[in-house]
Amino acid sequence: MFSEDEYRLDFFVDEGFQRKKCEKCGKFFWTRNGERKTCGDPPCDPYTFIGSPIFKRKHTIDEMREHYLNFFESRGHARIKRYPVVARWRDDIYLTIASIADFQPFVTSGQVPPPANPLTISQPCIRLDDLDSVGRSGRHLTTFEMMAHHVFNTREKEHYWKDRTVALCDELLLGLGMDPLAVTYKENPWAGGGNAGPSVEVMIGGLELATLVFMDLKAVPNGSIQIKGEAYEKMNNYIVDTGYGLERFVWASTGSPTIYDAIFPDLVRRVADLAGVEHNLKDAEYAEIFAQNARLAGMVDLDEYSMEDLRKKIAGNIGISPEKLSKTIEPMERIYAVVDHTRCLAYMLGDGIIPSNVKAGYLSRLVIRRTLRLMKELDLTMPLAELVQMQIQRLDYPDWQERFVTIKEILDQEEQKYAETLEKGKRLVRKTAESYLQKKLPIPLEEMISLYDTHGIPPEIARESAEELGAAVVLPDNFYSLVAKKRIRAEKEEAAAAPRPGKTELLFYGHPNDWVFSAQVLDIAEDGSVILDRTLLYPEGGGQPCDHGTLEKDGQVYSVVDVQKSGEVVLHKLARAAGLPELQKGDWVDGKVDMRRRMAHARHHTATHLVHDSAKRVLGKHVWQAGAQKSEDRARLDISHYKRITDGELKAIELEANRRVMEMQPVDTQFLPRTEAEKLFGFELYQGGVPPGDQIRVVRVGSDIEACAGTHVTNTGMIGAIKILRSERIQDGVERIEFAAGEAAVRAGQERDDLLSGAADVLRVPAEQLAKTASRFFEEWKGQQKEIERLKEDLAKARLKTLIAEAETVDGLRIVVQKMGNADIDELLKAAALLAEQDCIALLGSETGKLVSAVGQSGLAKGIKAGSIIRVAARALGGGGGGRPELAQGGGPNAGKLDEALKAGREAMRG
RNA sequence: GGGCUUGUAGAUCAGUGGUAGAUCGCCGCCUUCGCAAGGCGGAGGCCACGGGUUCGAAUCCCGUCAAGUCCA
Repeated sequence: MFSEDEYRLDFFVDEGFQRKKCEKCGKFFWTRNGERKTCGDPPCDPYTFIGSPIFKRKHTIDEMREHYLNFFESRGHARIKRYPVVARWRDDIYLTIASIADFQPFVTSGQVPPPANPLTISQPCIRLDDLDSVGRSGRHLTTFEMMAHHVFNTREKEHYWKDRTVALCDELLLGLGMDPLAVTYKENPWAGGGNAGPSVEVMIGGLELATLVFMDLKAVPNGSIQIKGEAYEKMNNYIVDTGYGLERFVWASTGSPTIYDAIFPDLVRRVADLAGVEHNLKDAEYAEIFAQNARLAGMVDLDEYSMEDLRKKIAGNIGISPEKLSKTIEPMERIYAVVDHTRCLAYMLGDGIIPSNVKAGYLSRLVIRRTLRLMKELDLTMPLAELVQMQIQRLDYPDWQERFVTIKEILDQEEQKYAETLEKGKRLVRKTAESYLQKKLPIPLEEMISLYDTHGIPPEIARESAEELGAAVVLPDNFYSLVAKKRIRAEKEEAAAAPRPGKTELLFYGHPNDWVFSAQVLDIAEDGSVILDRTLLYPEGGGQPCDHGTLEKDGQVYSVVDVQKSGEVVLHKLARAAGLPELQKGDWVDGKVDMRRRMAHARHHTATHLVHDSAKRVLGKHVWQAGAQKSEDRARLDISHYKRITDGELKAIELEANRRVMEMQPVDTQFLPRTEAEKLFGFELYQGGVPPGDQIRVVRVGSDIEACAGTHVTNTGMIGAIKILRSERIQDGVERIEFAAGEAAVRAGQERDDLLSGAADVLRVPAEQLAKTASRFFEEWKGQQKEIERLKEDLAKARLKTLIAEAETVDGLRIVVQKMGNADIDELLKAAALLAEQDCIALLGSETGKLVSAVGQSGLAKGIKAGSIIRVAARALGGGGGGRPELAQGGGPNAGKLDEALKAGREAMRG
């Protein structure tokens, strides 16, 4: 916990604030109102702003955002453009969940200077944690804008800290017309993402409008300060991290019953009209139901409180029946949720998320399917894309409107896919239901979990279909947590090696075509790897394998087999060579790079940029790199794309990429300060992940501009040729393109020629006719298979007469035991089956070591089993066999002992 | 990144070591003035692909490819 000193600000003292302890929750808070006894946070205080706005004038979202940014801009803050809602620069989160997330981890850690300081921003954020409460609580949203002013202070330079932060907040609120006595600043220690610090929550009328965090601690083992069970210590940099809820400000300015009616009243109305739901907030009684609902929902956590109890309580308060309350409120809850979810989808798809079964794409699919379910419940029959379009038209992002064609295609496809999944699901449920109905049992929980977990059928839908058929289901309230429990959490242990101190000068950037250098040994690592003061050898990184080469000292040659980066030093791993003296610290060495390998990597690397650029041209702007790997003879590039790449598209990409090669464009590389690079080129720079550090290397190949630390050729012409080999769908929404560049491309082409000519030679046709001939052969083969089948049938029938003639009668049963030359198992089977039809007991064998036995009616009646006969007979051949009583087969490797086998089988017929 | 599931006739699926099946659809015949329905007959399967185990694999094991789904 933080001491009072952390919060006793001059601002509070000068403004006449008092520090009080909430008589309900015991937390400390600051207020101008000497009478106040509670902290202002629900449930200690209820909502009071509904019906009586906190601010003097209604604001729309756009007005409020502009007011806020303008306020801070005119007080020394630089206005920053929003970041995407998909956090491509982070590997720990998929979605941007707070404005500070824009600056983690490199700005907050101090490694990279902020884009401006102090700054102000309104950052759209998406949080799906409270998905269930959206629409119901009156205040939850999946998407919201977090307005913020941030300050990044260091020990050397402090811009401002707690006093001015709170003073600015207070000034902003007073400027909007807040009652000075109404606000409370509640003390609340904050911790998250490895940082912590004191914070104050800004409460008015029961609504938390903002949180002001003073982040000055970082988590360290054995740190001296304890917060929420973790140990922390002071950081050298300390950060003002504020978060003002734009939508809540708007809500506070209107005092409407729900936040949804405040922020998108037009869309709520349109969707209500489309769904045929009357929504008239001017009707006092109707509005009061929603107001009461919101007030009470504001007091409780929906996770802990059952919806039913809440309804009862509210109904009691208003004086109507719970049934009437539900009937009034439930359709609107769905409408609110639909409007919220479609705005979320507009942001997700607008910022380039492709729905998928993994990662951020999965989150978007989750929202899509949830929205489709809600729409179905509301009988909204229009395509989802139409609702999302309404949202996009409302938002001020012109490029989204351009991209709408793609967005619509994605949504339509998702809608269709979900319909198919549900259709399949219904059939599966029917089958399951029928089988349990027969057993007169309800469908057990286990089956319900499997239907959901494995086949994606929500239990509510499964229950509906099952009950239509009259089958009961076991479906407890905590279904989803039971599903979750089924899983075992596999925590990944990541032993991040501490970076080595020191620095190796990287020569390969400045001298991409040099291959000899001399350097001094700075140190030898524990595993014997050599650290040099400078090197031309590229260490593995960015999907590019390391260079190979040699180090030479006094005529002794050491070959370098691996090169790795650690911190700012490069480790050269040498091959073990007997008899060579070990290199020592301080030695001078001459280094050489294996340029054949290096150039192959460089060609593939530059080619990767070209293929990526071409894919964007051919497939569209939604294409982002999702990963890449190069080697000497192959490279692969993973890109986001919402359907399979067709052969035609793949060829078009290949042609485009080769055109860039033929254009002989120079490859331009330069180091730029990160902030400047981002300003110039945007986030499209970060295709291959976000590099750390203040300076980033920007590689420009034609129209493709990326942050990239790899080695490249200096002109696209040096690639020679690019040959795309195949594409593969590695996940839903992610396509992998494999290709070869340079010599490897030529070799890949030759390998394919070999394949083709090899196959053509077998069929003795020119390669051009291969397909035609192969298909003719295949058709003929199928025809012949059938012909053979027919002939075997005929053969068996033809043999029947002779076989029956040879039958002997034992104990009133006709027995046929015969050798059938080298007939195969099918012929034996068919003949034996025919004999059984004529009421014989048959045992037929072939010289290839196969046996078949069949037993007719009379034999079966006497309990004679073909399986038993076969087992005995086959044992003699050193094998085994089995089958049904009327027909069995078997065999063994010792075909020479066929006579013995038949004899043994005949014995066994006696039963 | 992890878990689970599925690839069998044009479609939907059954078959879980022993001669590949059902229903719908398709074709032909019967019935009818004609159509639908009905009756009889028929065509249509490298059981996704490649290995392995076995006397024998759609079935068991391994790999590849394709697809579905839940989670982080």
